[in-house]
Formats: sequence, structure tokens, C-alpha cells
Amino acid sequence: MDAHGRVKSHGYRMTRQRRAVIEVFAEHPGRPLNPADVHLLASEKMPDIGLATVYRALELLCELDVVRRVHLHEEAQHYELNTGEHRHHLVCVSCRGVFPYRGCDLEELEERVRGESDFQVISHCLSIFGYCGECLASAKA
Amino acid sequence: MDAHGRVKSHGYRMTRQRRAVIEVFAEHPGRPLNPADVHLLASEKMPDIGLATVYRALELLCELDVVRRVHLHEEAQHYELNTGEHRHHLVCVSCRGVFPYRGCDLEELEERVRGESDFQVISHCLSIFGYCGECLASAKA
DNA sequence: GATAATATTGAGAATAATTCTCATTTATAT
DNA sequence: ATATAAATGAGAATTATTCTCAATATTATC
Repeated sequence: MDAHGRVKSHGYRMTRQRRAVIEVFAEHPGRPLNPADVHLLASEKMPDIGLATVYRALELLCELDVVRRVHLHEEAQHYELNTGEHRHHLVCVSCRGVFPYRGCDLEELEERVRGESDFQVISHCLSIFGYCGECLASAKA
Repeated sequence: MDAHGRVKSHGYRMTRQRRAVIEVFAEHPGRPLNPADVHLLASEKMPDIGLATVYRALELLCELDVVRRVHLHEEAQHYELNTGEHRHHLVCVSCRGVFPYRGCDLEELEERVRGESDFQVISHCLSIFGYCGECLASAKA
């Protein structure tokens, strides 16, 4: 189901503000956005949208799994559209760029956890820090 | 080198406050501590230790790799002694307990990253959320 | 052990992200 | 079109963390 459907089917209203926030994500793939980014971009569509509303929309959209929280270890939280694919992020410590990492095997992780402890996995978070290709290249030059 | 040596060898002073913070970690293995926890526990040894000092000590000890930051996705950061072993954490969403996870193969991760993108890994952070054995057992009962 | 130089500290102010409050507005079922 | 309840905007409140700066304590040197 799409974002609109997910909001409505859970009994929430599809407000102009929520639509604007969803659109902002759709129109800005690439680096995950923080609440201030989303607020700024959404303001172009809805000049009066409040920051608190953006926070509330992000919380709701996370709950509905329309967007996902991304942990970049910066001051603010970041968010990106949930593409459905299982993925994590490569974060360049030089240019702060964020790139997808698809090499995490969920079943393998769950099996390893089971193998060493009595723990039932619900979710996990992996962030990988280092240098991206572009920064590596410019360092060599 | 031990904590004391690492502080001194980098030209920092071994103050009573820093010693107290280090001792607190040594005396409280188990759940990682947040700055407020450390401040409270250190206050038992040094009643006048300030919270800002605890923050500064934690920052320094992280830099020296005496302690490591642990990302539990709670409001505050958490810290634990660096045992030297490569490990991550299993976080119980029910009792908030934190348990070590040693199943992460660093070389394998680096190889997988290299396999799918031009990125040089420096560090990574993995947190696994779910139900611990004790909470699973009490849920069944 | 005393002294001087300077790193460190304590206290509280400052900052910044996030959440809360509440009167007003708006989406939607009817 | 209307009623109802959900959602919003604005700013206050909260909370973790950092900063400032005068006072203090560590340590190298004598």
C-alpha cells in the first residue's frame, strides 16, 4: 500500500501537511533528511507548516513504516523513504555523504544471534563509517 | 596499556575526577552507563564532581579508546569500558537489558562493503533490538 | 617538599533537538 | 452543509550536551 493508503487505513487523516512531507521525501532521494531539512523543503509547498507538525508527521510516518529513521550519529535524527528493501548506510566521514549498503543478510544475522544467545531479534541498526570513493580519489590526487 | 597509562602518555593529567569515572566503569560492568549514571556513581567517591566534568571525562576516555560509546537509541548516549574485543549489543525492548553480541565478523563486513561499493570502512555500529531470554520465558509463563 | 605553569574543574549559562500545551483550524463522516 | 474529532501552529517547556570563566589542582622542576 502507498503512503496515502497507509495513513488512511490506520484511521489517520491525510492532511496537506502530511502530504507535503511525503512529497518532500519522494522528491529528495539521496541523503536522508533531518526534521529541519524536511521543514525547510516542505515550507516551499506549504509556507505555514510548523516545525512541530513536521516532527509529528515524521513520527507518524515512521510508525506506519512509510519512512525509516536513519542513524548517522549526527545531532539530529535523519529519515528516508522506506523502499521496502533491507538496507543500511555507508556514511562518509569526510564529505558526510550517505550511500546505501545492501550487504546485510537478515536471516544470517538472526541465526548468529540465536547461535550465541537466547534472544529473539525484532530489528537491528547498522551504520558503517569511512571514506567514500570520491573522497578516497581526491585524497590520492 | 591501561587507562591510567593511556591518559598520561597522551599528555593529559590523571585527575581524581577522571580516576573516579574510570573506577565507576570498572565497578559496574553490565549495562552501559549514561553520563547521569556515571555522575551519580562517581559522586559516591567524589561528592563534588560536576556533571560537565563527567561529560569531559567521557569524551576524553572515548578519544583514548578507554571507553566506547554504545548506541542504545535512548535519549542519552551510553558508554562502557573497551574490553578490546570486537562486540556489539543485544538490547531487550522489554526490560531494557543490554547483552553482548560477539557474532560480528569485521573482516567479513569490510569485504562485503568492498564487494558492493568503493568505500573504505573505518568503523561501524550495530545494535540489535528484540526480546531477551528472560523476557521471552516470562512471556510464555 | 615547595613553586610555577598550565591543564582541569565546578557552576551555571547557553545551545539545540525534541516534545508538549492549548486555542484554532481542518478533514471527513454524515 | 454540518458536526465532531483529529490535526495544526506557535511558542513554551524539556532534556541532553556544550560552553564560559574564575578558581583549583596536577605535575615538572628545583
